[in-house]
Amino acid sequence: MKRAVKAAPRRDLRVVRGEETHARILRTAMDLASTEGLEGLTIGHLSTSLGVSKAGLFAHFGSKEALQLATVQAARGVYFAAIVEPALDAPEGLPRLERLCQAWLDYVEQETFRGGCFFSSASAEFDSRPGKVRDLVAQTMREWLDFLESAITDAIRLGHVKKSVDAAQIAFELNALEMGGNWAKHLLLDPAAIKRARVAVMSRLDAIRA
Amino acid sequence: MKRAVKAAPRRDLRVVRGEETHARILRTAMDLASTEGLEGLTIGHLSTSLGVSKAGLFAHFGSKEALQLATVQAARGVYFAAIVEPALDAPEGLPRLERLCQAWLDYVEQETFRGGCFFSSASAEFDSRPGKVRDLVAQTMREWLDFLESAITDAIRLGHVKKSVDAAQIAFELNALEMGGNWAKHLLLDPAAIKRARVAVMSRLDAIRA
DNA sequence: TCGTTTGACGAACGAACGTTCGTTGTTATC
DNA sequence: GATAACAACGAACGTTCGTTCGTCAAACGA
Repeated sequence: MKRAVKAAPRRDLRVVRGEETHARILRTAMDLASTEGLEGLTIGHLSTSLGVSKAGLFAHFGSKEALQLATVQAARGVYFAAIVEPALDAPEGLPRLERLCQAWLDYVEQETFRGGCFFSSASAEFDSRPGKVRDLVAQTMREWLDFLESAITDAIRLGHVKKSVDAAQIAFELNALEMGGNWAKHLLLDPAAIKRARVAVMSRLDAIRA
Repeated sequence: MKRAVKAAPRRDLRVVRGEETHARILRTAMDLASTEGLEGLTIGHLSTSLGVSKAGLFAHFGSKEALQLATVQAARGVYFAAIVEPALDAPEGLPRLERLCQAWLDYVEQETFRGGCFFSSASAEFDSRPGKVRDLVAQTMREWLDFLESAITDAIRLGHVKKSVDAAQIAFELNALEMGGNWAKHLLLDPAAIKRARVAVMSRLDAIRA
């Protein structure tokens, strides 16, 4: 894995082919991990599923842990693109907060990941397993909760939401209700799961409205 | 594994020694599965952790799937004993419903399982993995939700809770908030997680009080 | 006491795991 | 056109997985 010391080849064009495969691998890896889990995401399974050799795939990452980390990073990108970005279109305050919650439930309803919310699965799988993967998953969820909380704080500041509410508490509750919807949809196969979560979220938002 | 056809040996005393080991295995299996997952619950790992031979342990169940099923069954017993049974002491209606919710959060706070709520983990691990294990986990959670819902229905019937509330909806919400507490405690290591869940649950119960 | 049943064992199986190695075309630069 | 870098490969490594088999001592029923 030693890089060239002299010559310093131009990377801009050179590496395109490799990075295409890299991205293709991660796209499949995310779907596989969302159904089989990040540990069940096997290099052999993933490589045959992509029609490439085990060794060829392995060389892209260097270790299983690195593959898992890259997969979580990729999922993190998808997650924020699907949820946070569309909410930024809505006006600040309560409208954006509502949009954020709806976008989360859309993200599950549209099966952005085949096995449901990637981070709900990854959270449960790694919460008792110290290491870099756990840290990255936890950090991502921490960021998500912080963003949700800041949206609530904004809504308070703008007078859309009662000044008396505890933003962190509401962020916790909204997130819990959303994840509960994902849980009921995928474990119980309840067709009303997401609708139930929407009702719960909207009624909670209603209750804190100024 | 063929049983005697004739003679029919008395089981009451005979089997005691075997069943003791059986129970000891399951007690360790539940803790291991709650941290490593039901798939990470390895026969080799479990046997060395118990100080017995792999083959000897294996003979108790006959297959890995049977071991997983027995472990889920055992966890199911612990779950209902920790949550449902204590709630039956409380008077029917809202008091019992409150007790049920508090007992769930006690069950997580007291670390009944080392890795947090056994069924939260198992749900996420198996929700996309068809088979008997998935079915048993889902059935157990279905029963739990049904019990919660019936406690709400009782509270409505007794006039403790508004007649207008949708019992299934409230059961969904209470369960989601509780599991959210487990999630925040174990993934984010938030020391306030369970307290937050208690606040959320109690305020939800307050909101539906007649 | 003898014979059977039972719980637990060590050894071994094939398959799959993550990983390493040396090699082969392809591609970009000189 | 030579050269070096790179993406991808097949084959093999040692380990662990779930599982099978034959054995053996202890416990039991006769």
